[in-house]
Amino acid sequence: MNVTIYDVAREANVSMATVSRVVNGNPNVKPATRKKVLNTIERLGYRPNAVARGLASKKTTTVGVIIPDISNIFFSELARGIDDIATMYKYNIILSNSDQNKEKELRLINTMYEKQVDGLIYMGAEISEEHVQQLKTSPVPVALAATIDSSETIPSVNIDYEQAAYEATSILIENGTKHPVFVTEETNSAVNERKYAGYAKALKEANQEINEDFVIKAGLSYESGVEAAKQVMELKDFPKAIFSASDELALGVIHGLQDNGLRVPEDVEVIGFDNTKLSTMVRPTLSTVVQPMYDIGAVAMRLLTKFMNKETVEEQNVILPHQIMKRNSTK
Amino acid sequence: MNVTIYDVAREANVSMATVSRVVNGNPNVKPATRKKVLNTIERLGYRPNAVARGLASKKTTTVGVIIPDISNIFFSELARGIDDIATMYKYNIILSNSDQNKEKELRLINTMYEKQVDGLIYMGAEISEEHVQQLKTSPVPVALAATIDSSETIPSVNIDYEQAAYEATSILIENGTKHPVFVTEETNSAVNERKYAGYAKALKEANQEINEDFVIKAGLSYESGVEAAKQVMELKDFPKAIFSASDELALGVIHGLQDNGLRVPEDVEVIGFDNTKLSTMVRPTLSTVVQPMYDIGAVAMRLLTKFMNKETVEEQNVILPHQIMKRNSTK
DNA sequence: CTTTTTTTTCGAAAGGATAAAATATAAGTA
DNA sequence: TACTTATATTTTATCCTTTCGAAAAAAAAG
Repeated sequence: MNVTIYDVAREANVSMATVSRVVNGNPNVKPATRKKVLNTIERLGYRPNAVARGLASKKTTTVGVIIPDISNIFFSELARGIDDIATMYKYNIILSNSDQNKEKELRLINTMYEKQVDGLIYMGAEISEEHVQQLKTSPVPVALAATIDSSETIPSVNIDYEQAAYEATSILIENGTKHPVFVTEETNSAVNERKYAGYAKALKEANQEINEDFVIKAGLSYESGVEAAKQVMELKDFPKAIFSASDELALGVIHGLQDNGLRVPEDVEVIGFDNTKLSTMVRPTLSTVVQPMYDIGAVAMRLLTKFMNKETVEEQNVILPHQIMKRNSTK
Repeated sequence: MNVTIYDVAREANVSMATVSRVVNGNPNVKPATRKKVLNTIERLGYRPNAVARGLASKKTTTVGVIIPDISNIFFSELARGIDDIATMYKYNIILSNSDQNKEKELRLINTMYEKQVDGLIYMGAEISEEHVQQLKTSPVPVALAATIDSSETIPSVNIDYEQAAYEATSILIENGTKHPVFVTEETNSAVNERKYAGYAKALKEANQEINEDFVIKAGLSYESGVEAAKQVMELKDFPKAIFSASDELALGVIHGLQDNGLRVPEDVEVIGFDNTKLSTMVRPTLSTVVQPMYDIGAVAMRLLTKFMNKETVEEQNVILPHQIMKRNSTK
C-alpha cells in the first residue's frame, strides 16, 4: 500500500539503514549513494512515517500545550509565541483547551504523556498539589507559561506580577486617588494573589488601610467588566481610579462607566493589565501593564528546548521584564 | 525503564493480547481477568504508549489543524470549535500557524501527513492549484473551514459570503447611502471575491455603477482600519456608509472616523463582518454580519469525523446560515 | 460423559522506522 | 605491498502495540 523505507531500500539497492541516513541528513553517505536514494525516494513518493520513527527513536518532535482557552486573546497570543519557537526548533504542538477545569487538566496532562510528547507547556490558574505531583513525575520536561505554582519547583516563565500591580496602583495613587478600586478575576490563582499583594503593598505604602469593598471580584469577560463598573458606581463616594486585573475587564469597565455618562479619564481613571491588542482598540486607549505574552510563550518554549536537549539551565524560574504603558485612560 | 504492556502481561500472568483487550475496553474478557489486569496496571503504573499503538493500529487519534494565525481573534474562535468537537470524539489536534505563506502551508500539510494524522482541517486564504493537488491526494480526509477552493472539490464548511455581503451592503443602501464604501482585505482569496461580488450585486440592484475608488484595500489589522478611515475621508464627497470586510477593520474604521471628529452612526454608518467578540467591545457597538466561527470549526471537525469513520456524507460543501446583527453603528 | 458451541486466552506476526554492532570498502602510511 | 585507519554500508535487534488465527477453557447440548 504505502511506500516504506523498505521499498526504497529494495528499489535503490541499498539497506534500510542507508536510506534512513539519507533521510535524516547523516553525512556518512557517499554522494553517489545519496543521489541514488534521493532519486528513488522521489520516484516512489516516499514519505517517512513519523510514528514509526517516534517509536524507534523515542522522540516525537512534538510538544504538548495545555491552555485554558485558545479563544481568549491573552492565551492565543501566548500560544503563538510557543508555536513560533516550536517551529523554529522543528517541533509541532498538540494543543488542548482545559477551561481551567481540574479534572480535564489532569486528564490532559496524562493524555500528553501517552502521546509521548517530548515536552509539555502548561498554562492554568490553580496549580493544586495533584497538579504539582503529576507534573513533577513527568517523564518529559515541563515548563509553565504565565502560570505560577507556589512551590516554585517547576520551571516557569512569568513577569513579576506583584511588582507590576504595585506600580500600576501606585500610578493611580500618585495621580490623586488615595484608594483605587481593584477589579480582579475571582479565580483563585497564585497570579491573582500576587496582583492583589502588589495592590495592597501600594496602598500600604500610601498609608491606606485596605477597604475590601473596593476589591471587586469579577469574571473573566468583558461583560463582567461592564458589570463591575456598575458595582463601582454603587459604592458611595467611589474612588476615581480603577486598577483592572486584565485588559478585557478594563474595557468593560471603561464602557460601563461611559454608558453611565462618566468620562475616562476625566471622571475616573482606568488602568489595565496585559497590554493585549485590545488596549489600543478602545477610546480612550488603555493605559496598562505590559505583559509580554508572546515572549512568555516563546521563552517558555525556548526553555523547554533546552531541557529537552539536556542543556544546563541557569535559572529555572524566568522572570521577564514588564513595563507600564501610559495611554489615555489615565491622566 | 518504562512499564510496557509486556511487563503488565508478565506480572498479571496473562498474554499481551489480553492486556491490550482490557486497556481498550474489549468486552471479550472474563471479569476476573479484567480485574486482575487492571490491578496490575494500577500497581505498575502502566501508561499505554500511543505512538506504538498508532504504529500498530494505523490510527493516531490526532488531526492536523493548519491555521493562518492563532492569535487572530477570528481564527482562535474557529480553533476552539474544532478542538471542542475533536475532544468530544477523542481526538487531539496538532495545530500549526501558516501565516498564509504558501511555502509554509504546503510544507505543513506534508508534515501533517508525515505525522500520520487521521484527518486534516485546513484554513487559508488562497487555495492554489498546488494546494488542491496536495489536499486531493491526501492519504486522509480533509475539510476546509471558513475557506473556499474555487474548484469546490474539497469538503468545506462556510457561510454564503456573497449573500451575506449583499445583505450588509443593501442595509446601508436602504439607510440612504447610494454607494457605500467597501473596505476589504487586500488578500486575494475566494472568500474576498465573494464578498466583493455581494457588494457589487447590491450596488447593481440599486442601479449604481461601481466606483472602484470606493473599494479600499486594507491590511488585516485594526491599524489598517484606522488608516482606511483616513482614506475614506479623503474621498471627495465621501459616502456616509462603510461596509468593512471584518470586525477588526471596522473597529479601526470607527475609531479613525471618531478621532477625526466624525460621529458613528450619525455622520457615517459602519457595518462589519464576522461578529467577533470585538463587535460588542466598541462604542457604538458594531452592527455586523454574524459568521458563526465557532460553529464553522465545530461542523468542520464533525464533518471530518464522519469521513474518518467512513460514514456517508450527503453534502460535502456545507453552508451554514448567517445573519445580520444590527447594533448601534448603523441607523 | 461425550460432543458441540461459545467464550477466553495465547502466540506470533506485523507495523515502519532507528541504533548499535559488524562488515566491507576506500584511503593513508610505512 | 602489506597494514592501519577512516569511511560507507549492512545486519540484526529493538521500540510497544494491535491483530488475527489457533488453542484452551468453559458452557451448552445431546
